[in-house]
Amino acid sequence: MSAATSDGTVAKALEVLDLVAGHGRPVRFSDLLEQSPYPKATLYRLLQTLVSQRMLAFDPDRASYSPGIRLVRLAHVAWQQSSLAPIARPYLDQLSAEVGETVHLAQLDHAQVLYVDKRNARDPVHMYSQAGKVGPAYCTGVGKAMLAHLPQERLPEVLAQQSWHPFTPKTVTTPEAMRAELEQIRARGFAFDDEEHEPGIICVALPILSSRGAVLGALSVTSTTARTSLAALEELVPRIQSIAQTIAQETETWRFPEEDKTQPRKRA
Amino acid sequence: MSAATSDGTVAKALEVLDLVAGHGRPVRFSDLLEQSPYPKATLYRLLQTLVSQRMLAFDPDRASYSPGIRLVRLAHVAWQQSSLAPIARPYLDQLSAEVGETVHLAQLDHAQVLYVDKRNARDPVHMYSQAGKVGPAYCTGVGKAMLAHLPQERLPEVLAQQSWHPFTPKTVTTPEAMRAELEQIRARGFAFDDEEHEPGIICVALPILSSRGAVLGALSVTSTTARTSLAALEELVPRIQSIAQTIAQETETWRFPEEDKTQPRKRA
DNA sequence: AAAATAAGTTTCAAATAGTGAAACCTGCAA
DNA sequence: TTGCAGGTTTCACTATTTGAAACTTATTTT
Repeated sequence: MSAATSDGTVAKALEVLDLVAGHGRPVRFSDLLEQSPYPKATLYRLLQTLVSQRMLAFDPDRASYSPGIRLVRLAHVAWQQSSLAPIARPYLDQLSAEVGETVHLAQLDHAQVLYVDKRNARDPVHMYSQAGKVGPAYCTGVGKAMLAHLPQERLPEVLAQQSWHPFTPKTVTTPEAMRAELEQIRARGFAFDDEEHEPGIICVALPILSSRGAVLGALSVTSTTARTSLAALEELVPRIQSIAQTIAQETETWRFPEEDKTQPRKRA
Repeated sequence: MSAATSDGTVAKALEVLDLVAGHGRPVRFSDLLEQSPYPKATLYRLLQTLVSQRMLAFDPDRASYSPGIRLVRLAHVAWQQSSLAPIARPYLDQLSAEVGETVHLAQLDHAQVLYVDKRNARDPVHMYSQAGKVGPAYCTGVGKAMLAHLPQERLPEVLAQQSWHPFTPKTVTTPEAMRAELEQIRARGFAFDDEEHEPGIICVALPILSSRGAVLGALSVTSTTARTSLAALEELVPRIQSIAQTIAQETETWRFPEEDKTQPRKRA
């Protein structure tokens, strides 16, 4: 959470932005003051700057701050360009239709899992509000699938940033145990989540890897112990595998078309 | 575009962020250099900061910058809290089903129209990538509907920021003409777009107003001259009106539930 | 109604962080 | 080898940021 305390004013402003966004509701100045390491005046000025930049919105009636509309704009582009979601969309639809279970597409952000897209078993409508959530890496299928294929040198750092909170009795709670499991996951090519995050919830997950082996993201099919078993989910592996590969290929293939440099671009 | 050249480092960093995002594709350093007002070293450092903050991603192979994954995270919250989209969703679905035409939900960002949600006549799936786009205010139905209800004192500034580009022969291209039309729109309560942005495209739009008359957003139904007429669209006004009112009411009603202050919140 | 307390805003000298011209790399092409 | 474009680093100079404290409202309390 705290991240780099080193970077400068921009980092501070962004930290405040995260703080406001992290609340999930409008926040008042004094609440922020409690939670931020900055003195009153500094925080006050940072907030002012963010508001004047429309990254935050201030509601004078309720005297509270919320994320601003400019973020929505930026987000559109980030989503389109920096996530696998647009490329993976048709394949998620396909997979979802085939297996009829919840499907997740995730990427790694810092040391956490960021769900960038999702298909629900019952309601296959793709809603943005269902993506964008973050989750722990050490106790989710997609998380472990990605950790297993991280470059060796990054692993210690990332493992150190996990909370190792025992969500369920089955949660793996030590880096050592995790390393062993990751080894296994790497060897067999897929990961399970055996009720490690929520009781009754199980899943199979596969990494999406570039041709050079870099982790691009992960794909998972989730269900419940009431409806199915790990063994049954394992049967889906080849299908998920093939889709993961297709997505990886498309990601690498889809270079942006050559820019037309004859005309300088204009803006309204 | 240039906005406040006054604000400080944060503003500069955000301007660079916009610049990268505005490209819609990975951009190289030298391209950015051309387009930004900053000297090499400054731009370089700003980019470094943004990358280290994960607001931008740098691809070493292609030596280019793209919007970063942290934006996607922030976006989720911004979308949920700072746009009318989540509240309006069911009503958009309803309206879309009833009229069978394209429906837009927009808000005003700076002096531009930001589409925060959309329903398509054919494909009613709600995809994030279709929202988040921006458009001009002076030649779209939603734009004019919102401008018409802006506080008097803000109007000159906002009108001054329009490009007045004549997209079609029917585009209104002067602030004076626009003022007259806005008067009319305010009086009758709704706006048309009579092929002012794209030939063949017409729409009716209504503002979404708070109980105190503040502009919250706008709602429109769009079609083509081939399929319908302005007169026919006008018949939808009462229905759209009622939905706009419902959305406004819900927005004002939906205060966040009282926070439980007995327990300090924790974070994994 | 006055006093007390809390919540939010402004000030200003000191400290820090940001600036950008210019020098310096580093591949790549001639 | 030389030239050169794209990119990175340096460093003295400057402007911005900092935060304790003083100051203004609002909100309670007595």
